[in-house]
Amino acid sequence: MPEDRAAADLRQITLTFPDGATRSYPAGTTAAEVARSISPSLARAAVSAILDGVHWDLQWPIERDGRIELRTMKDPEGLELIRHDLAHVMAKAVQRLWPGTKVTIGPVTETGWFYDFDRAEPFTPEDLGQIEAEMRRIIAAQEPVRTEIWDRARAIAHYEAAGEPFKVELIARIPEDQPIRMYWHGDWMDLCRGPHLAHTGQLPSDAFKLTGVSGAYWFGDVTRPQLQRITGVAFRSRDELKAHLTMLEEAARRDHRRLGREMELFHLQEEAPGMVFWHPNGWTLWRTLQDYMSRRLRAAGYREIRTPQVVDRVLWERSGHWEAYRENMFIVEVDEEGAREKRINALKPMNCPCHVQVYNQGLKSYRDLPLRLAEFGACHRYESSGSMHGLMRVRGFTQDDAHIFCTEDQIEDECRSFIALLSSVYRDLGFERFDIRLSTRPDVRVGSDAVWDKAEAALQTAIEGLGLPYEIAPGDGAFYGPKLDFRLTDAIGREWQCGTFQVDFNLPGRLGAEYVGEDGARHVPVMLHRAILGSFERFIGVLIEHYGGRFPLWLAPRQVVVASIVSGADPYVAEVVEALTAAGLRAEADTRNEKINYKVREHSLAKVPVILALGMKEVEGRSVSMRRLGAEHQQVMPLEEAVASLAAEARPPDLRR
RNA sequence: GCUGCCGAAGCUCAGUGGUAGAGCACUCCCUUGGUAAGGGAGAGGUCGAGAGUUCAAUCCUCUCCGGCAGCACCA
Repeated sequence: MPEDRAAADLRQITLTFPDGATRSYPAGTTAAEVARSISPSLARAAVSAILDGVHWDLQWPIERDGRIELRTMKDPEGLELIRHDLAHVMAKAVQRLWPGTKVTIGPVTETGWFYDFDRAEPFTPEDLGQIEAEMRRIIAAQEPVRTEIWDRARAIAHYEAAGEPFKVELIARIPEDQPIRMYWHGDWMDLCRGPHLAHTGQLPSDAFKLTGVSGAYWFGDVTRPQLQRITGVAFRSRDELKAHLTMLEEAARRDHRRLGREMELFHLQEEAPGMVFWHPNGWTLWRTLQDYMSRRLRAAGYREIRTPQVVDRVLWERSGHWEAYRENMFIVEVDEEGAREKRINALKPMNCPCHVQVYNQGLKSYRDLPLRLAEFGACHRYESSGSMHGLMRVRGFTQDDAHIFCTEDQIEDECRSFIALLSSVYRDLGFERFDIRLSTRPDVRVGSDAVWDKAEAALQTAIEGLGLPYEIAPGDGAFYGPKLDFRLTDAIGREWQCGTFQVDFNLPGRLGAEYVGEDGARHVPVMLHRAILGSFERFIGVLIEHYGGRFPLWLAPRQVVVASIVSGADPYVAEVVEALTAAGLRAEADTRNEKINYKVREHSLAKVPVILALGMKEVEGRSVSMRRLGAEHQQVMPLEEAVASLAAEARPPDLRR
């Protein structure tokens, strides 16, 4: 500020540039002035700076020596500024259109921004167009952006007078050593840590779009009244915005709920919310996946079991679920003959307690460990209505669950072989990339620190031994033990948490699991909860979206359609279908009274991987004309060759090795 | 669970205070056609459920159920 500037000018500071060069400036020089001192073009292009790692507004004074890098619109920071300024511009537009609307916070998101408002009247989707228009007016006006640091008391007084209680609360949340910074966009002021652009004319008025209105809690707190969130997406250019919208359309095209219907895989209906009705095609996919998993588990030393769906509350009381998880359980009351009271059962929400019951039958020796019990266990959880989503979040689901009973010393080995199995399974299913997260001890936990040390180290050593990168989530572990989560990345870059590996020091003891050790004494085993797919429902949902319904041959529910071109070829069609079926392929005949164009179109839309079209030429040559899904041309080959090559391709990957 | 929106033929949707329409799919007929829609005819709906307002409700109001988006939740 001018009055300080005179004194500050006496001092010089040294700024270091990315190329190692240094320059001297009077203390209090702004980043904009630094840019101007280098070149007029940089002065024009610069939008912000990074000063000692801090994103720095061009108009903030620099008081100390430091490393400085200037940023332009081309840098990621430029895009961040666009989005952040748009948040402010939108808030200004909203307050202009609906005076009295209270403002809260408006952060930048991965693709844009949102701003939460408090207003009695709900915003409607129609309001969005009006807000966008107002935002464009503000941008066209090229309103200058200006900032000041305010005294805390003054800021609070201002917002109290302005009737903005959320801002008052926000100021109280700012740590005492942090400045209270205000930003003006033209005549509109908002509390903001910055930085921002120099004026609203720098914003691209054709590269943003308001995408929706929804409810959101103030700082995620359910006990507080809900605010209205308006979200937007923004990019540097109109083309980038278009590309983003196209990507959303692509995601919509892959939506498993839509493909599930179109490909006749499954359906949901209101009499059984969150429970899936699997159709023949979907169930074929399921069984293909389950059979594959079953073989992989057996090869990895697991034994498959099957445990009850409905279990008396007594067991859930012992396991601790009745106390901790009852809200999410489906309770079943049964009138038993002669009984005074109704017997209370619950549908199992997890398989672990039942697996311990299997373990507990017969005295176990240390020689029996590690004991790996696997179950494609059907579980039910009462998920809240708002959280359900197609197959991705359901109330009835089947896990590829297994529990490994072992000693503490065996954790590392088990972890290592589990990860090897998991990565091989993911690769087979078409996922090249996954990330690992290690969640360590939370504040509230069971088990001694020594045991936690050992378990965390075992997990860590196992991952590192395999040379895999991972991140640590400190304190995110379950109360009963540390865990690894595995997130895979799908074809359009989205991440899905599927696999998990959890160490449990708690449940075996609670449920009385033990083994006789080498020393002849009884010990409590450690239990490892683990899943690779997570739930079949969800994983199949992920598979559908990953492949966009275009499954590799071995997974495709309908593998080959054999279509006649003229009815004279119908008998040959039947013969070809029989040959394919005998070779283990899922083949169907299409001898309907339709033209081949029609049949090809229909089966292509249904995403059948292979269409064999047969006319009189093929009949005479005992050949087939093969058309692969998505291919422009077809290939004519002898029947035997087609059957052999398709059969080889349709073999599950584990049987190909 | 919360906020907002939605619920009409199997699907995608137009529509109205006087009990409803299109395209695709379906059925039948004609057509035997060589790689993404051949032609014609027909059938098909308690307008999510319940209550209210009204002479009259698919339409307006309320409650419930389900779905969608986001938030919260995901031991």
